[in-house]
Amino acid sequence: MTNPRTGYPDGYLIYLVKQVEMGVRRPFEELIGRYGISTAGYTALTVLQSRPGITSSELARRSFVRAQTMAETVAALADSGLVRREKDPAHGRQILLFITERGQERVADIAAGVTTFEAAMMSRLSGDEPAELTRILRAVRDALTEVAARPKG
Amino acid sequence: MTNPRTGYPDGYLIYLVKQVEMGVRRPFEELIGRYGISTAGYTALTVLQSRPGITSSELARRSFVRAQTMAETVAALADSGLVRREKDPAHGRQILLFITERGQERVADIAAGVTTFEAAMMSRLSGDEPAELTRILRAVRDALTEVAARPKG
DNA sequence: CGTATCTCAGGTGAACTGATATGG
DNA sequence: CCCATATCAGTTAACCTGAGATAC
Repeated sequence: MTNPRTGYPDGYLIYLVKQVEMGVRRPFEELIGRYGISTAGYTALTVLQSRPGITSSELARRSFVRAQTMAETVAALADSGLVRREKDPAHGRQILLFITERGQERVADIAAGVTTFEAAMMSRLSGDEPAELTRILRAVRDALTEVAARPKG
Repeated sequence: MTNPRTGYPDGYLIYLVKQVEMGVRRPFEELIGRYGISTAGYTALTVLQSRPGITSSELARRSFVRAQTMAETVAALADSGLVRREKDPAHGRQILLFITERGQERVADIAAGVTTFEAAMMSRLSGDEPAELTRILRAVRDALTEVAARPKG
Protein backbone atom coordinates (compact mmCIF):
# COMPACT_ATOMS: atom_id res chain seq x y z
CA MET A 1 0.00 0.00 0.00
CA THR A 2 2.61 2.53 1.09
CA ASN A 3 6.04 2.36 -0.45
CA PRO A 4 8.69 2.37 2.28
CA ARG A 5 11.17 4.14 0.00
CA THR A 6 8.99 7.13 -0.84
CA GLY A 7 6.59 7.21 2.08
CA TYR A 8 3.74 7.51 -0.43
CA PRO A 9 1.28 5.04 -1.93
CA ASP A 10 2.50 2.64 -4.58
CA GLY A 11 2.23 4.22 -7.99
CA TYR A 12 2.45 7.74 -6.64
CA LEU A 13 5.86 8.38 -8.16
CA ILE A 14 4.52 7.43 -11.58
CA TYR A 15 1.53 9.71 -11.09
CA LEU A 16 3.82 12.53 -10.03
CA VAL A 17 6.00 12.16 -13.12
CA LYS A 18 2.87 12.27 -15.26
CA GLN A 19 1.57 15.36 -13.45
CA VAL A 20 4.84 17.19 -13.99
CA GLU A 21 5.08 16.17 -17.62
CA MET A 22 1.53 17.32 -18.28
CA GLY A 23 2.16 20.53 -16.38
CA VAL A 24 5.15 21.22 -18.60
CA ARG A 25 3.61 20.08 -21.86
CA ARG A 26 1.13 22.78 -22.77
CA PRO A 27 3.01 25.89 -21.66
CA PHE A 28 6.16 24.53 -23.29
CA GLU A 29 4.38 23.67 -26.51
CA GLU A 30 2.91 27.13 -26.57
CA LEU A 31 6.36 28.66 -26.07
CA ILE A 32 8.17 26.55 -28.68
CA GLY A 33 5.30 26.69 -31.15
CA ARG A 34 5.83 30.41 -31.63
CA TYR A 35 9.10 29.58 -33.36
CA GLY A 36 7.54 27.24 -35.86
CA ILE A 37 8.78 23.92 -34.52
CA SER A 38 7.37 21.19 -32.29
CA THR A 39 8.55 20.37 -28.80
CA ALA A 40 9.97 17.09 -30.08
CA GLY A 41 11.80 19.02 -32.81
CA TYR A 42 13.29 21.48 -30.37
CA THR A 43 14.49 18.67 -28.14
CA ALA A 44 16.07 16.86 -31.07
CA LEU A 45 17.92 20.07 -32.02
CA THR A 46 19.37 20.48 -28.55
CA VAL A 47 20.51 16.86 -28.47
CA LEU A 48 22.16 17.35 -31.87
CA GLN A 49 24.02 20.32 -30.48
CA SER A 50 25.83 18.14 -27.98
CA ARG A 51 25.92 14.98 -30.13
CA PRO A 52 26.52 16.02 -33.72
CA GLY A 53 26.61 13.19 -36.23
CA ILE A 54 24.32 10.71 -34.52
CA THR A 55 21.65 8.84 -36.46
CA SER A 56 17.89 9.25 -36.28
CA SER A 57 17.56 5.82 -34.70
CA GLU A 58 20.01 6.71 -31.99
CA LEU A 59 18.10 9.92 -31.36
CA ALA A 60 14.94 7.81 -31.08
CA ARG A 61 16.45 5.53 -28.48
CA ARG A 62 17.51 8.50 -26.37
CA SER A 63 13.98 9.87 -26.45
CA PHE A 64 12.31 6.51 -25.80
CA VAL A 65 10.36 6.66 -29.07
CA ARG A 66 10.33 4.37 -32.10
CA ALA A 67 12.63 5.04 -35.03
CA GLN A 68 9.63 5.84 -37.26
CA THR A 69 8.43 8.54 -34.89
CA MET A 70 11.81 10.23 -34.75
CA ALA A 71 12.18 9.98 -38.53
CA GLU A 72 9.09 12.17 -38.87
CA THR A 73 10.41 14.72 -36.39
CA VAL A 74 13.76 14.87 -38.15
CA ALA A 75 12.15 15.13 -41.58
CA ALA A 76 10.29 18.25 -40.46
CA LEU A 77 13.51 19.79 -39.17
CA ALA A 78 15.34 18.96 -42.38
CA ASP A 79 12.54 20.52 -44.44
CA SER A 80 12.95 23.70 -42.42
CA GLY A 81 16.71 23.67 -42.98
CA LEU A 82 17.45 23.33 -39.28
CA VAL A 83 19.09 19.94 -39.66
CA ARG A 84 21.37 18.55 -42.34
CA ARG A 85 21.51 14.84 -43.28
CA GLU A 86 24.74 13.30 -44.42
CA LYS A 87 25.30 9.74 -45.64
CA ASP A 88 27.74 7.89 -43.47
CA PRO A 89 30.54 6.82 -45.85
CA ALA A 90 31.40 3.88 -43.59
CA HIS A 91 27.84 2.60 -43.24
CA GLY A 92 25.88 2.85 -46.48
CA ARG A 93 22.51 2.58 -44.76
CA GLN A 94 23.01 5.08 -41.99
CA ILE A 95 22.39 8.80 -42.30
CA LEU A 96 24.17 11.12 -39.90
CA LEU A 97 22.47 14.23 -38.58
CA PHE A 98 23.92 17.66 -37.94
CA ILE A 99 22.33 20.85 -36.69
CA THR A 100 22.76 23.67 -39.21
CA GLU A 101 23.76 27.27 -38.62
CA ARG A 102 20.12 28.14 -38.93
CA GLY A 103 19.20 25.47 -36.39
CA GLN A 104 21.71 26.93 -33.94
CA GLU A 105 20.16 30.34 -34.38
CA ARG A 106 16.67 28.99 -33.83
CA VAL A 107 17.71 27.34 -30.58
CA ALA A 108 19.40 30.56 -29.49
CA ASP A 109 16.21 32.52 -30.20
CA ILE A 110 14.22 30.20 -27.97
CA ALA A 111 16.80 30.05 -25.18
CA ALA A 112 15.58 32.99 -23.10
CA GLY A 113 12.01 31.67 -22.97
CA VAL A 114 13.17 28.21 -22.00
CA THR A 115 15.37 29.57 -19.25
CA THR A 116 12.50 31.59 -17.85
CA PHE A 117 10.16 28.64 -17.94
CA GLU A 118 12.62 26.33 -16.25
CA ALA A 119 13.20 28.95 -13.59
CA ALA A 120 9.45 28.99 -12.92
CA MET A 121 9.47 25.21 -12.59
CA MET A 122 12.23 25.47 -10.01
CA SER A 123 10.83 28.51 -8.24
CA ARG A 124 9.93 26.50 -5.15
CA LEU A 125 13.24 24.68 -4.95
CA SER A 126 16.07 25.90 -2.79
CA GLY A 127 19.79 25.34 -2.48
CA ASP A 128 21.03 22.29 -4.32
CA GLU A 129 17.59 20.81 -4.91
CA PRO A 130 17.66 21.51 -8.66
CA ALA A 131 20.97 19.67 -8.96
CA GLU A 132 19.65 16.85 -6.77
CA LEU A 133 16.54 16.53 -8.88
CA THR A 134 18.55 16.40 -12.09
CA ARG A 135 20.95 13.84 -10.71
CA ILE A 136 18.21 11.55 -9.41
CA LEU A 137 16.09 11.86 -12.56
CA ARG A 138 19.10 10.79 -14.62
CA ALA A 139 19.43 7.69 -12.47
CA VAL A 140 15.73 6.93 -12.99
CA ARG A 141 16.08 7.43 -16.73
CA ASP A 142 19.06 5.08 -16.83
CA ALA A 143 17.08 2.46 -14.94
CA LEU A 144 14.24 2.85 -17.45
CA THR A 145 16.69 2.41 -20.32
CA GLU A 146 17.41 -1.04 -18.92
CA VAL A 147 13.71 -1.83 -18.69
CA ALA A 148 13.18 -0.74 -22.31
CA ALA A 149 16.11 -2.86 -23.48
CA ARG A 150 14.45 -6.05 -22.28
CA PRO A 151 12.81 -7.95 -25.14
CA LYS A 152 9.20 -8.19 -23.92
CA GLY A 153 8.61 -8.16 -20.23
CA MET B 1 23.80 28.23 -21.79
CA THR B 2 24.43 26.29 -18.59
CA ASN B 3 21.95 26.65 -15.78
CA PRO B 4 23.77 27.46 -12.55
CA ARG B 5 21.13 25.68 -10.48
CA THR B 6 21.35 22.32 -12.23
CA GLY B 7 24.82 22.43 -13.74
CA TYR B 8 23.29 21.32 -17.04
CA PRO B 9 22.26 23.15 -20.22
CA ASP B 10 19.06 25.19 -20.18
CA GLY B 11 16.12 23.01 -21.04
CA TYR B 12 17.79 19.83 -19.87
CA LEU B 13 15.45 19.40 -16.91
CA ILE B 14 12.47 19.55 -19.25
CA TYR B 15 14.08 17.02 -21.55
CA LEU B 16 14.80 14.76 -18.61
CA VAL B 17 11.19 14.87 -17.42
CA LYS B 18 10.07 13.98 -20.93
CA GLN B 19 12.56 11.12 -21.15
CA VAL B 20 11.36 9.66 -17.87
CA GLU B 21 7.72 10.05 -18.77
CA MET B 22 8.25 8.36 -22.13
CA GLY B 23 10.30 5.63 -20.46
CA VAL B 24 7.44 4.96 -18.09
CA ARG B 25 4.62 5.28 -20.58
CA ARG B 26 4.84 2.16 -22.71
CA PRO B 27 5.78 -0.43 -20.08
CA PHE B 28 3.16 1.01 -17.74
CA GLU B 29 0.48 1.05 -20.43
CA GLU B 30 1.31 -2.53 -21.22
CA LEU B 31 1.02 -3.47 -17.54
CA ILE B 32 -2.26 -1.64 -16.87
CA GLY B 33 -3.78 -2.60 -20.20
CA ARG B 34 -3.87 -6.24 -19.18
CA TYR B 35 -6.56 -5.33 -16.67
CA GLY B 36 -8.81 -3.69 -19.21
CA ILE B 37 -8.33 -0.05 -18.27
CA SER B 38 -6.19 2.81 -19.53
CA THR B 39 -3.30 4.40 -17.67
CA ALA B 40 -5.36 7.55 -17.19
CA GLY B 41 -8.21 5.44 -15.83
CA TYR B 42 -5.98 3.67 -13.35
CA THR B 43 -4.58 6.95 -12.11
CA ALA B 44 -8.07 8.41 -11.69
CA LEU B 45 -9.04 5.37 -9.61
CA THR B 46 -6.11 5.76 -7.26
CA VAL B 47 -6.84 9.46 -6.78
CA LEU B 48 -10.46 8.60 -6.01
CA GLN B 49 -9.26 6.19 -3.34
CA SER B 50 -7.69 9.01 -1.39
CA ARG B 51 -10.18 11.70 -2.40
CA PRO B 52 -13.63 10.13 -2.57
CA GLY B 53 -16.42 12.45 -3.62
CA ILE B 54 -14.46 14.88 -5.79
CA THR B 55 -15.81 15.99 -9.16
CA SER B 56 -14.52 15.12 -12.61
CA SER B 57 -13.42 18.71 -13.14
CA GLU B 58 -11.40 18.66 -9.95
CA LEU B 59 -9.83 15.40 -11.04
CA ALA B 60 -8.97 17.08 -14.35
CA ARG B 61 -7.23 19.98 -12.65
CA ARG B 62 -5.13 17.62 -10.57
CA SER B 63 -4.02 15.78 -13.70
CA PHE B 64 -3.40 18.94 -15.74
CA VAL B 65 -5.93 17.96 -18.40
CA ARG B 66 -9.12 19.61 -19.61
CA ALA B 67 -12.45 18.73 -18.04
CA GLN B 68 -13.65 17.15 -21.29
CA THR B 69 -10.68 14.80 -21.38
CA MET B 70 -11.25 13.63 -17.83
CA ALA B 71 -14.96 13.23 -18.48
CA GLU B 72 -14.13 10.64 -21.12
CA THR B 73 -11.80 8.77 -18.79
CA VAL B 74 -14.40 8.76 -16.01
CA ALA B 75 -17.18 7.67 -18.39
CA ALA B 76 -15.19 4.60 -19.33
CA LEU B 77 -14.64 3.75 -15.67
CA ALA B 78 -18.33 4.22 -14.89
CA ASP B 79 -19.29 1.96 -17.81
CA SER B 80 -17.05 -0.72 -16.34
CA GLY B 81 -18.64 -0.29 -12.92
CA LEU B 82 -15.38 0.81 -11.33
CA VAL B 83 -16.66 4.27 -10.46
CA ARG B 84 -20.04 5.44 -9.22
CA ARG B 85 -21.47 8.92 -9.98
CA GLU B 86 -23.67 10.66 -7.47
CA LYS B 87 -25.45 13.98 -7.86
CA ASP B 88 -24.32 16.49 -5.31
CA PRO B 89 -27.48 17.50 -3.43
CA ALA B 90 -25.97 20.89 -2.57
CA HIS B 91 -24.82 21.72 -6.12
CA GLY B 92 -27.31 20.63 -8.73
CA ARG B 93 -24.82 20.72 -11.55
CA GLN B 94 -21.95 18.85 -9.97
CA ILE B 95 -21.58 15.09 -9.95
CA LEU B 96 -19.49 13.49 -7.22
CA LEU B 97 -17.35 10.47 -7.96
CA PHE B 98 -16.67 7.43 -5.82
CA ILE B 99 -14.61 4.34 -6.46
CA THR B 100 -16.74 1.19 -6.20
CA GLU B 101 -15.97 -2.07 -4.45
CA ARG B 102 -15.14 -3.48 -7.84
CA GLY B 103 -12.85 -0.53 -8.54
CA GLN B 104 -11.02 -1.18 -5.27
CA GLU B 105 -10.54 -4.80 -6.27
CA ARG B 106 -9.23 -3.83 -9.69
CA VAL B 107 -6.65 -1.51 -8.16
CA ALA B 108 -5.65 -4.24 -5.72
CA ASP B 109 -5.16 -6.69 -8.59
CA ILE B 110 -2.81 -4.29 -10.32
CA ALA B 111 -0.90 -3.30 -7.18
CA ALA B 112 1.80 -5.96 -7.28
CA GLY B 113 2.76 -5.12 -10.87
CA VAL B 114 2.89 -1.42 -10.13
CA THR B 115 5.04 -1.96 -7.06
CA THR B 116 7.45 -4.07 -9.08
CA PHE B 117 7.64 -1.51 -11.85
CA GLU B 118 8.21 1.37 -9.47
CA ALA B 119 10.93 -0.63 -7.76
CA ALA B 120 12.63 -1.05 -11.14
CA MET B 121 12.45 2.71 -11.70
CA MET B 122 14.15 3.27 -8.35
CA SER B 123 16.62 0.43 -8.68
CA ARG B 124 19.55 2.80 -9.09
CA LEU B 125 18.55 5.05 -6.21
CA SER B 126 19.95 4.60 -2.75
CA GLY B 127 19.07 5.68 0.77
CA ASP B 128 16.57 8.49 0.93
CA GLU B 129 16.82 9.40 -2.76
CA PRO B 130 13.34 8.07 -3.57
CA ALA B 131 11.85 10.24 -0.81
CA GLU B 132 13.95 13.21 -1.97
CA LEU B 133 12.79 12.74 -5.54
CA THR B 134 9.15 12.57 -4.49
CA ARG B 135 9.43 15.63 -2.30
CA ILE B 136 11.15 17.72 -4.96
CA LEU B 137 8.82 16.60 -7.75
CA ARG B 138 5.87 17.67 -5.61
CA ALA B 139 7.39 21.12 -5.27
CA VAL B 140 7.86 21.29 -9.05
CA ARG B 141 4.27 20.19 -9.63
CA ASP B 142 3.02 22.85 -7.22
CA ALA B 143 5.03 25.48 -9.07
CA LEU B 144 3.52 24.29 -12.36
CA THR B 145 0.03 24.53 -10.85
CA GLU B 146 0.68 28.24 -10.41
CA VAL B 147 1.85 28.58 -13.99
CA ALA B 148 -1.28 26.79 -15.24
CA ALA B 149 -3.51 29.03 -13.11
CA ARG B 150 -2.34 32.13 -14.91
CA PRO B 151 -4.87 33.34 -17.50
CA LYS B 152 -2.79 33.27 -20.68
CA GLY B 153 0.91 33.60 -20.39
C1' DC C 1 -24.30 38.70 -15.03
C1' DG C 2 -20.19 36.17 -14.52
C1' DT C 3 -18.28 31.86 -13.37
C1' DA C 4 -18.13 26.85 -13.26
C1' DT C 5 -19.87 22.36 -14.34
C1' DC C 6 -21.14 18.91 -17.56
C1' DT C 7 -21.78 17.17 -22.19
C1' DC C 8 -21.84 16.69 -27.34
C1' DA C 9 -19.19 17.11 -31.42
C1' DG C 10 -15.24 17.44 -34.09
C1' DG C 11 -10.09 17.93 -34.61
C1' DT C 12 -5.00 17.14 -33.99
C1' DG C 13 -0.08 15.97 -32.97
C1' DA C 14 2.52 12.55 -31.49
C1' DA C 15 2.89 8.33 -30.54
C1' DC C 16 2.05 3.37 -32.29
C1' DT C 17 2.23 -1.40 -35.41
C1' DG C 18 3.15 -3.57 -39.75
C1' DA C 19 5.66 -4.31 -43.90
C1' DT C 20 9.52 -3.68 -47.09
C1' DA C 21 14.21 -2.67 -48.80
C1' DT C 22 18.98 -2.40 -47.93
C1' DG C 23 23.42 -2.71 -45.77
C1' DG C 24 27.10 -4.84 -42.29
C1' DC D 1 21.26 -15.70 -41.86
C1' DC D 2 20.51 -12.23 -38.50
C1' DC D 3 20.23 -7.74 -36.97
C1' DA D 4 19.87 -2.65 -37.54
C1' DT D 5 18.56 1.29 -40.24
C1' DA D 6 15.55 3.73 -43.03
C1' DT D 7 11.08 4.55 -45.05
C1' DC D 8 6.15 4.03 -46.64
C1' DA D 9 1.51 3.32 -45.00
C1' DG D 10 -2.17 3.01 -41.94
C1' DT D 11 -3.85 3.31 -36.98
C1' DT D 12 -4.64 4.70 -32.20
C1' DA D 13 -4.91 6.80 -27.48
C1' DA D 14 -4.92 10.82 -25.31
C1' DC D 15 -5.02 15.04 -25.61
C1' DC D 16 -7.25 19.46 -27.65
C1' DT D 17 -10.97 23.51 -29.03
C1' DG D 18 -15.67 25.02 -29.68
C1' DA D 19 -20.40 25.40 -28.45
C1' DG D 20 -24.44 24.92 -25.65
C1' DA D 21 -27.32 23.95 -21.40
C1' DT D 22 -27.64 24.40 -16.47
C1' DA D 23 -26.73 25.94 -11.78
C1' DC D 24 -24.97 29.00 -8.21
